[in-house]
Amino acid sequence: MPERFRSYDADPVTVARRLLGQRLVRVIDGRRLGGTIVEVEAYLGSEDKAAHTFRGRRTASNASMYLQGGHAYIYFTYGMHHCLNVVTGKAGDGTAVLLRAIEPLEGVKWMFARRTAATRDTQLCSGPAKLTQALALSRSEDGLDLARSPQLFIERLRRRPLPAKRVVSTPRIGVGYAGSWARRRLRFYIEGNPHVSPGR
DNA sequence: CCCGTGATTTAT
DNA sequence: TAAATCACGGGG
Repeated sequence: MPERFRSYDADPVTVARRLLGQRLVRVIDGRRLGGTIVEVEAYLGSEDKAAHTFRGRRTASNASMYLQGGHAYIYFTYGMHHCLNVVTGKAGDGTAVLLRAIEPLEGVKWMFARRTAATRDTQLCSGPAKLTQALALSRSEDGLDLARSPQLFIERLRRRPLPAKRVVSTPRIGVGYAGSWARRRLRFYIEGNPHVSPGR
């Protein structure tokens, strides 16, 4: 049985790279759903124009992004979508890693049941809101502690980050409004993995 | 290409 | 009070 991943107390780029290749697990209705994290984005806090915590902004919606590293920050957007972030660093930092895609491995059949639009496994979790739909994550799970929660956690499958050669970095998706921050290469994915999001 | 859908922010 | 915005997904 793998140990839990616990290395959240670092800057979001470091944690983003560490998370690739680890396993996200969601337990619901007594079943395990999950898979390997294959695509992530780092959000750098108050200086990062694309971050929900830009200029120290604090609202009821983004409160959990200021929790200690290892908590879940789940936000609601576009009137219908949820996205899952893993908070990084220390309480108050406001930094996080957006989980954009996983390669589904456990409970695939139950993911298809929730992802009615998906016809192939590559459509199941290949985008941040697809992933939350497949895993039944919403604002109800916002703020969960991934180090302790029985419902949501990350298992450590590798002790070392993936070699940089196997990781592609690009600008983040959908943040064109963020000026120079839009051009920074803060998105990371496993090269050649078919479960990475198509992007925009 | 366009649209849904709604919380939140920004403009008037 | 109104309009625009938004870390998206699905359909044409």
